[in-house]
Amino acid sequence: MDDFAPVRAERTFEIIANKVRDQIRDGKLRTGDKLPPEREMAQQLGTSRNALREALRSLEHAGLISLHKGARGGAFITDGNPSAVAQSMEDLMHLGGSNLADVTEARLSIETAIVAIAAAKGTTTAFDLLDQNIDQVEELTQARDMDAKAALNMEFHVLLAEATGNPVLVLMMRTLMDLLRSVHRPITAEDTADIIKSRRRFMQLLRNREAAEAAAEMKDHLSRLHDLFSRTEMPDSG
Amino acid sequence: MDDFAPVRAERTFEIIANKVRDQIRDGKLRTGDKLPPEREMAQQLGTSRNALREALRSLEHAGLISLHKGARGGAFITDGNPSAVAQSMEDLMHLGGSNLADVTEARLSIETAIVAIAAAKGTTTAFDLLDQNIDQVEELTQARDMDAKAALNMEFHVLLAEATGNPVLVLMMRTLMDLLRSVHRPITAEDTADIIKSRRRFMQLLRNREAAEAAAEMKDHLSRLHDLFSRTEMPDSG
DNA sequence: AATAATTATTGGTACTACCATTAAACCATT
DNA sequence: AATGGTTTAATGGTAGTACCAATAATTATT
Repeated sequence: MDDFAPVRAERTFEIIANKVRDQIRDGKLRTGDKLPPEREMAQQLGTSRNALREALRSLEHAGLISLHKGARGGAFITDGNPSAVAQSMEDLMHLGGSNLADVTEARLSIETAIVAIAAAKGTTTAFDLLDQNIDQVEELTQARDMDAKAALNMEFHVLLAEATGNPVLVLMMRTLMDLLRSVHRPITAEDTADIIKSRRRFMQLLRNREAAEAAAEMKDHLSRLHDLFSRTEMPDSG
Repeated sequence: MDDFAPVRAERTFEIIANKVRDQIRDGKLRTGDKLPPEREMAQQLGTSRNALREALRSLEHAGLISLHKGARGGAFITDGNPSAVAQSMEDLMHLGGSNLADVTEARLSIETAIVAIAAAKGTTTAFDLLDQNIDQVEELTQARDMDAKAALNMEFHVLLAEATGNPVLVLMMRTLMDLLRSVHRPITAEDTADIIKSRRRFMQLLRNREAAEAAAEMKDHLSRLHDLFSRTEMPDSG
């Protein structure tokens, strides 16, 4: 018998934020949809613009909406930006005293798990996307555009996660990638040729569903990369 | 030559929130410390209380601070509440269309990785904590306090993650646990005796540093649990 | 037709006033 | 002295108004 529960423990902005969350879950609000202008929405809800803005702030931090100024601006439902999660994890890591080694270790173990699942459940389509990514990196071998290479390299790992067909794993990989990027500048392009060779071997094993061997290849690659990071901890990409 | 970068792309509340983040990173603000009252802090920063409050909202959502009303209230630096991360992940999962099976699959693979690392690097002290946890569960075997059992069960997995000595893995496990708890009510206590037996076997393997065998035992246990969840998807604990 | 100026829309910020809750201090009754 | 109620001060929560700043569509100008 626990009646007499606290009345109105929720703050106004929480109520508002949850309403929006619910509408997203129920499909009433979809990616790309725009919320009403702040003044209008506040009036509809019968709250102040302050409270509404705090709700928007919360939703923005959650990566659910993104805000744009000016005419035709407003609050738009996003496709789920994981950098918010990465930011939160980064914050907590600083509180908990994590370092780069911890991140790479976690990444290594999770990636190994992902490889196993991808080898078991990955579709040919997903594998093709991975191959395409390698091709793109190869085309850039001569180019000096480090950022593009780094982006492609990160995308490879995300694509690999997507090959598992598990959104949770995709999200975790995305988060770890964001985290790595925030902890240090991308290095990459040291020995792109070697990386490509390793990736080609890896893909062959993956297509053959040889999970253990593919995982070993990936682990080998990541370990080398980890060593590289350990040596050149400085935030420099050149 | 990219001078003339946009001036003040950052919004006021972002600047404020980052200042607090920096102070936390630099150790100038520690767990339990209290920020000044809103009015005072806003004045110190030369901003409006609105902007400050939006910054606080952001930090609160990130799990870095928690707010308390009334006299002796205020904004306190927390010890890093991971439920914020879990909330964000939950949001994104809804956008991405994840389901319980995805979560448990991710959890299973990550836990397997954790077991391997814990077997390699776990200290006797960490293992003792795990044994203590099992003892506590055993004492509660007869009791009907489901919540307590569920909490202990979850703590077991967090303790296991802590045995790796890697805060990132701890955070991920915590997040997944929070996520699981939010997705469905705890079941547990179906065959507590079996769980305890499995855990005892698991610990023996872990102490013997037999990573593969320990992982297999854990995987077995989680798979059974996963089946149980799949059958009883309903949010009910009795 | 191309370019520049204008205007309307909308998020961002500031200020003020007041409400609600909490904890401490104070007071009164037993 | 102990208990219980009352007041008070501190502090977050909400409301309302006014104005600034950026953006895109519109209009005017060349």
